[in-house]
Amino acid sequence: MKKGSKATEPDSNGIVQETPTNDVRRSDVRRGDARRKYDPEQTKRNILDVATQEFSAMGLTGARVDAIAERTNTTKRMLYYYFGSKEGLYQAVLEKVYGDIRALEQDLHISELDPVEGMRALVEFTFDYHDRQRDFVRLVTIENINGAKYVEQVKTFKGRNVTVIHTIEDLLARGIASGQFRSDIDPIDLHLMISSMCFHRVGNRHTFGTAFGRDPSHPRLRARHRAMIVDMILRYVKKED
Amino acid sequence: MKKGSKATEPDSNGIVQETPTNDVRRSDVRRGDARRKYDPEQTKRNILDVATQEFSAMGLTGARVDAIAERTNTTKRMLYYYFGSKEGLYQAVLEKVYGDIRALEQDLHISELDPVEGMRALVEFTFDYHDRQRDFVRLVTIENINGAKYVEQVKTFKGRNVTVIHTIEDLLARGIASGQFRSDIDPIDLHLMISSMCFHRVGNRHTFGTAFGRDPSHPRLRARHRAMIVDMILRYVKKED
Amino acid sequence: MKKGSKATEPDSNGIVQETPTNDVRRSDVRRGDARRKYDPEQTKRNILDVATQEFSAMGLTGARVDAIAERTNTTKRMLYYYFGSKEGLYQAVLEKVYGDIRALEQDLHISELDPVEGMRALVEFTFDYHDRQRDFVRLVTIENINGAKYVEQVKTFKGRNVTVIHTIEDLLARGIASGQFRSDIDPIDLHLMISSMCFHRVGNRHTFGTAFGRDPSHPRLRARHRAMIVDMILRYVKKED
Amino acid sequence: MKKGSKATEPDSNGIVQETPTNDVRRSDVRRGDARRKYDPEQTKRNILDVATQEFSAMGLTGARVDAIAERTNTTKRMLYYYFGSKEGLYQAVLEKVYGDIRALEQDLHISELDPVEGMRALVEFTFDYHDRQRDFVRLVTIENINGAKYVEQVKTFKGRNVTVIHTIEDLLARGIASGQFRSDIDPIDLHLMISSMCFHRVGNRHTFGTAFGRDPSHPRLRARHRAMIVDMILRYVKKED
DNA sequence: TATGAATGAGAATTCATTCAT
DNA sequence: AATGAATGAATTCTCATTCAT
Repeated sequence: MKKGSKATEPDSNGIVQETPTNDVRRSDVRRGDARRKYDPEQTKRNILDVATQEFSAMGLTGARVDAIAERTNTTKRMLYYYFGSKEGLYQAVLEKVYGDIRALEQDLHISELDPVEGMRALVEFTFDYHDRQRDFVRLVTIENINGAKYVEQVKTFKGRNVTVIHTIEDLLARGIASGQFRSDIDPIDLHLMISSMCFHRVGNRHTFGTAFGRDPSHPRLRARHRAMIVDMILRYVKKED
Repeated sequence: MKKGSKATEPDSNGIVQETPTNDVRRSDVRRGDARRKYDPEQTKRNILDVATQEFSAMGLTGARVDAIAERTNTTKRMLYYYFGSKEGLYQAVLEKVYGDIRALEQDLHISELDPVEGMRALVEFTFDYHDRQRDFVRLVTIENINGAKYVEQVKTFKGRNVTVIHTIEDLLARGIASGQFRSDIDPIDLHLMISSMCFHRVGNRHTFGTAFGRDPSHPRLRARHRAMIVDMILRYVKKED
Repeated sequence: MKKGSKATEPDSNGIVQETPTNDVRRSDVRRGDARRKYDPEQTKRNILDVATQEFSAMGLTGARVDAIAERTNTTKRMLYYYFGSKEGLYQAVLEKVYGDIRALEQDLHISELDPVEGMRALVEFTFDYHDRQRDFVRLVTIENINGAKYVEQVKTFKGRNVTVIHTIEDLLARGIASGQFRSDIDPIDLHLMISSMCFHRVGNRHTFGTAFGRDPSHPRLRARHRAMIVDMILRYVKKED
Repeated sequence: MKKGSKATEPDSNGIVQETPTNDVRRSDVRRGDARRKYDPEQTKRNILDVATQEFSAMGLTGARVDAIAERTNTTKRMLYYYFGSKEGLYQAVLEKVYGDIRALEQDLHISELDPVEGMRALVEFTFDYHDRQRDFVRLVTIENINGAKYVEQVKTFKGRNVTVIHTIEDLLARGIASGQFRSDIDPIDLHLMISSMCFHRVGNRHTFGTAFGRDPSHPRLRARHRAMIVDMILRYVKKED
């Protein structure tokens, strides 16, 4: 990588709809007063958003504090003021990104669905989530290169994952009870397989694209993969007659 | 990360049996000539081996030229002499790693097997390969963070992947002809799914381990996953009666 | 102190006769070749000499790595190349400074002198040494502000001091044996008092000068103090008739 | 010095170095008024006390404005409000510390004692003072590293020292008159020697401890040193028969 | 072919100080 | 009188790369 190439890779901007970084001032309506100069929460959020992009695009070592600061509404100094260090910021990013997922998960209410439909819903949600949250996928990848050193300190991390396992356990139990599902499946293993297929096509789409000249994020492929994974999982869990 | 902590992650030494980096000099008896003082090939290989470990452990930006040189039998200067730059070395590593795979693949002779057995053999080979070649998995991951920028220039890269697709195409065609397989499967998609499951559990084992307290590389889990993936793929490709 | 005031205090350059930093090249006569571009030992010595001045003038925190590098024949980078960090350099300076004293001490041959004369010689040597080596005095002072944190890691430190105590023990023993000295004196305590008087007038000469309008380093005062301290110590150790 | 460096009030009196810094607000009952929200004097004193510790522990450059502010009941802003700058605060600390000494000195009434007893009392006072006021000793040391730049501006500084000299002059004169003391002693020189021995063992106790494995502030050593210094000075000033 | 010394351009971090409320 | 947020200018340290031998 040559000196000075600070530009973010084009693909990394992904879908970060939830936090419109730039037009924040307009949302500054609390207490009825107009735009305020000092708003720590906003400053922090702004830094976090930019950092999320940079880290997810460049990795922990590849990211440049200067680059982050530059694209921020404030200065590098504030970044240290609020997050202490590059690593502290990186960890805060991880924390935020993992936190974001939780909210969505809760809305699924899978336990109210029939086992087969529930399983389908779960796979589709997992697929859609990874497909849309590329930053999340990249950050997880980066963490694995770091040996998960930082994610271990993220309190919310373990909790979140346990939730998914409980959902799967519940689905399997009900499916077995109703005679629809096999009884020899380990929920964590199943989760791993679902994740694998949803994660890999996003995380490794560059080498995949290079190898086969196909972009897995193309809408048509996207739909086909979605159906395929659902199909594969359902065939696997269903009891053979 | 504290200052000076340049140490490689402990886990990264993994399974790199194939390349005994250190006692190279003793093996210097090839082609009948006695041990020579200067052996360019040897030096290059030594550098490459060390670099493979460092890059796979730390990523492209995370890797340190100094760290590589230090663990080498030679000096930093030679590294530049032979590979021109850090990036050049990285690319040479990619090239070597992909080259290594080819040999193995040829030995499978899948085309001589019955479709079902061939498919099983292919999945098992893919599984075993990823399970053993952690460096390979890591390097692919790293390449994806780099947007596959470097792997594109690796000549052997595309070729290798096309081969796999041909193998799958052949299996599917024969399976369809014999009435054993479904006829609506895209070979590249199928390859993607097989890869996903074999790759993810290795590449993301750290976050997985942190999340669920399970190490996917544990022998027992390893065996279970292997069977599970074979099972899942076979159920998927087989024609339902 | 305002930004940019990097200048050393005028008085701190004091008497650094022993290491003529600048005209080193002339001494480059080994192996008969003319001035060589690469001479690591010389580079290191050069850095050390400059660093000694800066640290002794400004303290550990007050010293600026940039300021040191600037007055060096090389660059800041080499400073890190050889000494690792600012602290590493500081410690190397301590090591050197303490090492320098040893040589001188050995030349005294106090054990060959009559107890009274030996004691006089010791005090005079101690006086002269402190009087001349202001950098040494300042560095010791600085170390005490640092809680002796760094000097503890200097291997030569303890050894050196033990030597002095042995010398005093020997003097006292012989003086007692000959009936010239009192027998109730602790050698370490005595050493402390001698040091005190030799050290304080140098180390605290600035506040002393401010308080009394007298510069203790003035030749006349210097001579008077020297005689006075000898006198005081001798009166103290001598047996009263 | 920077703009707005407001002078400290001269009445920052009281020998309160060990002042309980934290629960100051409760003691706010003076002049009969109830606890007030804002008490400038209190705030200033609080800042000064904390600053004294920090400066004496870390030196002028080593001290951190943030560190001082943090341990204060108020904020960094007030520190600048009252003292203008870091240097201004440092100077205020010096001023306070020197002011503190005066009170004690007056209580000795040395002029009423017999010359020998007076000299003993003076040495013992000097010893005890340094032994107890480590912050004072450290700050003087620090000032000497700064070339006494700041202490020069402390009005009380010179005055205090002149007083001691007068005391010594008086003692010497009376001792000479009574035939007890030698007549060839310079009072300032004598003061220097007394100070040296009392100061050094406190100021350099860290390197001393490291060198000899003895802590000079240990009660037993302390008592021995005290007697030793008195003894040494008295032997020196007394006329030999 | 091989090597230890040297380097300039960054990169992370810290510090005293000021602003807006 | 008091405060939390903000800042620019240093300051220490690192990195890929090249030079002289």
